[in-house]
Amino acid sequence: MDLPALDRRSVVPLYYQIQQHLLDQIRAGVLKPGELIPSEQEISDRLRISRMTARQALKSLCDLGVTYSQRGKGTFVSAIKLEKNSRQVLSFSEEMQASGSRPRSKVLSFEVAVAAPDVANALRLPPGEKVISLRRVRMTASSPMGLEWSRLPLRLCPDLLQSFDPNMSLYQTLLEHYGVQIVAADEVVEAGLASADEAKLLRFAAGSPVFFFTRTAYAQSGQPVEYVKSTYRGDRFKLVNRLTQPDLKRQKSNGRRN
Amino acid sequence: MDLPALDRRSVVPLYYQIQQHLLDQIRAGVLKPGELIPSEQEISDRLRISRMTARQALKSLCDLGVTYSQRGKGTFVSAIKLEKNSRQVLSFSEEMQASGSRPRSKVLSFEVAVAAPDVANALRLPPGEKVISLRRVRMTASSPMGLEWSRLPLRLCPDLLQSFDPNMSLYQTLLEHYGVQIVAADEVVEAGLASADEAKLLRFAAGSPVFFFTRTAYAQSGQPVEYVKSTYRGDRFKLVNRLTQPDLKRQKSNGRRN
DNA sequence: AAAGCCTAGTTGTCTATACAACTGGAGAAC
DNA sequence: GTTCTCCAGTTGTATAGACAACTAGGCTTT
Repeated sequence: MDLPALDRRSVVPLYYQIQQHLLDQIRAGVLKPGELIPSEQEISDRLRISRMTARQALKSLCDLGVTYSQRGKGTFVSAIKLEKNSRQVLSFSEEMQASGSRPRSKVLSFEVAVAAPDVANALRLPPGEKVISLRRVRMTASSPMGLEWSRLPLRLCPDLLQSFDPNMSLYQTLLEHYGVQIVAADEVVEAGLASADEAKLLRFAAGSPVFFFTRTAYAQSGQPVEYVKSTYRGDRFKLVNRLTQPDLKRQKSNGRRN
Repeated sequence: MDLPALDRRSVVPLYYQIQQHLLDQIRAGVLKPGELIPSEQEISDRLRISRMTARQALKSLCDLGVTYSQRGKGTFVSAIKLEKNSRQVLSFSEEMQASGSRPRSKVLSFEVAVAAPDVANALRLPPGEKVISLRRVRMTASSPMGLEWSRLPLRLCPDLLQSFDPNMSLYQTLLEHYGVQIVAADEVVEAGLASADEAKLLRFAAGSPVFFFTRTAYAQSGQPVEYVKSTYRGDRFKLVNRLTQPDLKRQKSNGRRN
């Protein structure tokens, strides 16, 4: 195993340089699943850094899920593939760019409206508060994938009607214009059948299987930023989830049955 | 804000005692969303521990997602509710116990079989390898919810046919008898319509909306342990996901735009 | 009044060290 | 041969201190 040449004058933290290097080695297959990673002591000795810094690098790899540590034994590469399309909070544009297709969407309406009760509740707004309402058809390669109806608090982004270009990423716009960064979302997924209206807009048969999504997106502070109801074609869309067990990890790091 | 009385002789780490105490305060509403948590320095001073230990406690809270830190400002309680039914790797029994209903399942078949190609591929077994095959109807309150067809490598749990009580949790049995702990799973979710066979077993109308799940569960080492294909009634089941953005968190901790 | 400077408080990174807890193997004792 | 003990190696926890980077507010200067 080789270790990186550290740039001590860089603004990039040392532990992060090490983490990235090891991550590259794992991705490149130099370090294979099940294999032992250099120990904290070895990294510390060879790179002339303190053990705590080496430890921080390995810890961050474990947090990412690409390795796991066993007390008394060492740190090993996990065979679970990291790169799989585990869904995260990606706005549609980013999702599509990530998977290669070109993102498109047709705007059905984009206006200021009064929040319906369910919307006000989800966005924690007083009744009658105004929201920005954005209805879009999501397309790939000019074929419709799904319908999305977003609502955002008007007070959060008062001039969004002007500043937002529907071809851009909504989340990108929120970050750049208002400094609002989406970091989490709660989502409810249901399976259902397309109504006549939905089927028409999606250009497929009514009664076909669809996904219904109800999503609330939050900024770091926990403030709800976006409430979305969507309908996606069941024949064009599937969810890929990576499920993990943070609770068990917590028990583990508590010392038992390591 | 009060801080816990630390038990220095306990086997429970100090940072964990602090983390639990703060977590309790947050859950109890003593610390409200948006509020400032005691700083690393303050915890360190008042509890007579080193700042790094206090820091580790706060860091672990951030990892759980209940707080967030801003350089130069402090650590704040996030308004995002933790307790929501964000799905994790829970076997069906645990899921039902967690939500209050009594878990039941009717075993359709439980036997040793040769792995089909898709199964062998998912479990990373050579073709023709034997697996344990378990087909069940999942019920709540005696009404069918879904069908599950699990396959597990026979070599991993050779006497599972004897040791497993179908009323128990499969994951619990794997942990206790074989020391195998499921820590992650990849899952593909599709929306579809119930076939005639499925509808009959689920006792509802053919052509009704259903979820199709294809799930591969992994042990810590990354070894695939279980491959499950399931069909769940769309009218009885919905998914609740908590989506997060670990990648952005990584960038954040890299120092920019904190 | 506005701009700039300074400072106290906070988190982020890093060092150096110590001991505890656990693993696995080598070697001793039986 | 089997069991036991011991030891080197590893991760987990904790300490004490240092400097950097950033925030927010007060203060000075202009």
